[in-house]
Amino acid sequence: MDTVKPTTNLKKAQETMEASKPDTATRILDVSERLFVEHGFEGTSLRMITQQAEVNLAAVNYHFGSKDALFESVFMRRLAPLVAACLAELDRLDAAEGKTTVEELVMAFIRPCLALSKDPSRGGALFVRLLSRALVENHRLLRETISQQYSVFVHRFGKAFKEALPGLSDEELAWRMHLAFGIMFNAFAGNDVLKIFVRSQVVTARDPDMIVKHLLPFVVSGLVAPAQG
Amino acid sequence: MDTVKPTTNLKKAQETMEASKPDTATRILDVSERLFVEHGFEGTSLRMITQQAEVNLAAVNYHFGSKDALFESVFMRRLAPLVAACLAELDRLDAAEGKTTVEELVMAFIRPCLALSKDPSRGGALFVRLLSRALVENHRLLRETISQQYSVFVHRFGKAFKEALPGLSDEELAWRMHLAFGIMFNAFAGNDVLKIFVRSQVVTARDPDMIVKHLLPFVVSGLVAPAQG
Amino acid sequence: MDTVKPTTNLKKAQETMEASKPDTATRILDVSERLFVEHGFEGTSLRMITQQAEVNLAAVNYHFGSKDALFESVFMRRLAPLVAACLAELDRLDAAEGKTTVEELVMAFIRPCLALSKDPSRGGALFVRLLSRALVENHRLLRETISQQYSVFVHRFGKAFKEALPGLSDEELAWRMHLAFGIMFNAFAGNDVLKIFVRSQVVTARDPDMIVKHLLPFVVSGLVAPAQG
Amino acid sequence: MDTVKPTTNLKKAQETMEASKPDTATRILDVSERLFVEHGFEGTSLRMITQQAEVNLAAVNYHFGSKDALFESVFMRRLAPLVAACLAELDRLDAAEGKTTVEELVMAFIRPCLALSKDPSRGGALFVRLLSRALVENHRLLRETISQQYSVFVHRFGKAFKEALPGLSDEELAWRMHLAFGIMFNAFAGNDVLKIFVRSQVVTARDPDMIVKHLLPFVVSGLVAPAQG
DNA sequence: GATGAATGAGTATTCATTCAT
DNA sequence: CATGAATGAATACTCATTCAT
Repeated sequence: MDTVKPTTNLKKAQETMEASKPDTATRILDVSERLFVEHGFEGTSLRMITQQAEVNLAAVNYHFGSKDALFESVFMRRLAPLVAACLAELDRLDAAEGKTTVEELVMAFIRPCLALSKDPSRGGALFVRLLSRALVENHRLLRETISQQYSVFVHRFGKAFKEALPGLSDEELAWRMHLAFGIMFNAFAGNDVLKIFVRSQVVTARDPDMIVKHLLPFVVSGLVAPAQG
Repeated sequence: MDTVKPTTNLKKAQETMEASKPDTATRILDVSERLFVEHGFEGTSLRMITQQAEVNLAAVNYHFGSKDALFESVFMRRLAPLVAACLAELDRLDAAEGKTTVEELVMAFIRPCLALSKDPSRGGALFVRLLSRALVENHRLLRETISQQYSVFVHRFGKAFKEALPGLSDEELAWRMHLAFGIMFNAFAGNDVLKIFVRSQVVTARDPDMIVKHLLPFVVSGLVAPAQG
Repeated sequence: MDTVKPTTNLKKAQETMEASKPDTATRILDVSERLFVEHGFEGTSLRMITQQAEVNLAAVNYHFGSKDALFESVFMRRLAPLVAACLAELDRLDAAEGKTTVEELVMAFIRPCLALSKDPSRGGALFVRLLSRALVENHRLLRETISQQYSVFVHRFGKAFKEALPGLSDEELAWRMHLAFGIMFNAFAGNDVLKIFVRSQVVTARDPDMIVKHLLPFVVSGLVAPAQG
Repeated sequence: MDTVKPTTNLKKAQETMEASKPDTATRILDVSERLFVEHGFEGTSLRMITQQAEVNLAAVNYHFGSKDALFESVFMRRLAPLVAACLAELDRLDAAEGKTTVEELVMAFIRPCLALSKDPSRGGALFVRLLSRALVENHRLLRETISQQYSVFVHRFGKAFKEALPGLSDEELAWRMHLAFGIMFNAFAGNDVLKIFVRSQVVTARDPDMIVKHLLPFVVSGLVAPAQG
């Protein structure tokens, strides 16, 4: 899909010149990503997508088969590289000598998220929000089709945290990971519960590095806290 | 409306006996609360609501005016008492002698959430999930109509945390609160990011007390952590 | 209905004092008259009526039985006096010595319309518009229930015009009356076809006397014109 | 769309043979025209239209976007040619030598209306009624979107009448046109006010030529009448 | 004498999807 | 490779009317 393929279509080539318009399928993915984040899966209609992507209404079904399949494509386009990047970080830590610290493990997840947030196309930053949306919406697609193949992600992090936090029981460890990953996703997604109560955003962080600065000590402290008697 | 009034209507009395069916508006609220949590606002149709509530389709519009207004009613029915309970906890802490600890402050929020979670009608437990959904869905109603009147909630907690954590800058404090409340809501809502990666639920906690047991040390540690240089 | 009746209802009496609010049925009639003119019969809902009249939604059905019956009441409240006034004018002309002129006959219709237009409650002016609306909308109620009892109106005018315009055949006379009454109703109703083509109103006549000034010579000339060979 | 295109689709060709069924959009327009006349805009539901046109309920929105837009299409389909025909008549009169008479001007409007009334599809005759309905209903669409571009219609007729009736003031002239066009539209639309009072139609004219025969002398006389002192 | 609650049928519109071309 | 046309089902919402109180 990303490979350069010679085009003989002059008209298309010209369009590419003029507006550097990506191809139909990519345009659909880009627009969908944004709209799914803004309005959710149910709240985004194919009409909205195709109008903004300036493609035919039938194009979505033509290229992706169904709205569900489109969602899956939107999702996997970002999820696969993210997971791969995290695993690469873990590999790197495994290869390094000495015991891996909790902070290093946390950064093994944060760093790829950070890269995503800084993605120049802005699509990456949206994806974290999409992920947290999909999570809360508890998508059938998440539970059934998508992922589940990424259990390796959880297992690898689980093993690494177990080694880094030897004092914790398995149950306690699972909870810590649950809380830690939850808080990290929330932070990057910019979900601010307190917005429910006050109009003004409590935290103002457009800068992803600021997120890390405040997030990191919180998460690490939470993870290493002594378990409650 | 709540006053006991003698009823001579046998049929109605029997219905009340059999199913102790609440009145129309309440039935709509109860069903809506559940469905909004399960399928989200957009994903829940008035048909679904009225069918399950066994009321006429037009009843929603009659009693609430619109789907939006219904959502607001569903929301405020729980939010108002929750906020009130939190503020009462803060009042209690203010009245007590001695400096309030971070843990006490955290519990000032957790305790009402816990009460909600243990609500025998199960509606309370749902509400926390609804709240986190509404947050992520970034409802226009949340941003505009609902709440905003509860800025007192944030201000009171802000002031209390500032006193309990004198070493933190205002900015740092705002972030800590953002993260702390986020994680607490997530925990009670049962949002588990890791479900994206593995089928099996990582943490199994139907028991609200278990949530607190694992949540409390994590949050407190995160809040009191030394700020990053 | 207009007679003073002793009221023992203190609350009602006070309301009457404060806002000189007419009774429920009259309020409904007044509001309906205006709304039927503005939005037509189909375009006016009982909700619109009852809200503006500040009465209960069920009040219309209670007082009038149905929307159809309400329309009939609105209509007849004005039509009966109008017809009566016209007939009185004709009686006066009959009683007077000398032959009745066409202009006198035209004025026998115009004068009551003028009185209606000058009605201080503004309801009268609306009624002419309502009449022309009902006409164009070709209401079932007009064709069936209402009027038809007013054939005397047409017969009396027909006889009078026949005497005043002895040169015309019966068929020609019927056409002249059709055209003359049509134009007069249109003029008082303020229906301006040319508004379809230009935004600015062609004729600006809020003053009913101006209508007569321009209408009268046109209608009389049309009526007395020699028939086409 | 109007170009002849060879069809190899047997089924479609047969349908065309059997019922000579026009295409979907045209069928909708034809049926709408009739129903809007019979029941008005508000009184005509999309269901009525689509059932009679034997098209899918969603077809109206697909082809026209909304009920409002459909009305506009129905309206403009006839209005544009009518205005064009009138202007052509005026052009012809301008080109002819000698002063244009009032009767010629009146006929410059009547003739296109007559042609419309004699339209074999009957749609034209309906349109005049639709126009008078829309006028009385005072459609938002008439005031805002539709026409307004046809001010040339009024200006051309206005200039021509001014020359043909040099004795009248501008104000008087505007009134005469208002009355004349009103009466002509009414006559062609068959709006008979007297039907309100008697069951039997006063004038019986299915034959458009009869309308002209009686209408013409009335209108011309009205227009050339001496202004009231 | 009047009303709050309720309802079944209706409204315009939008939905994701299909299919012939 | 792509699209205009079409569709059945669903959407939120409004309607006039009824009825127990």
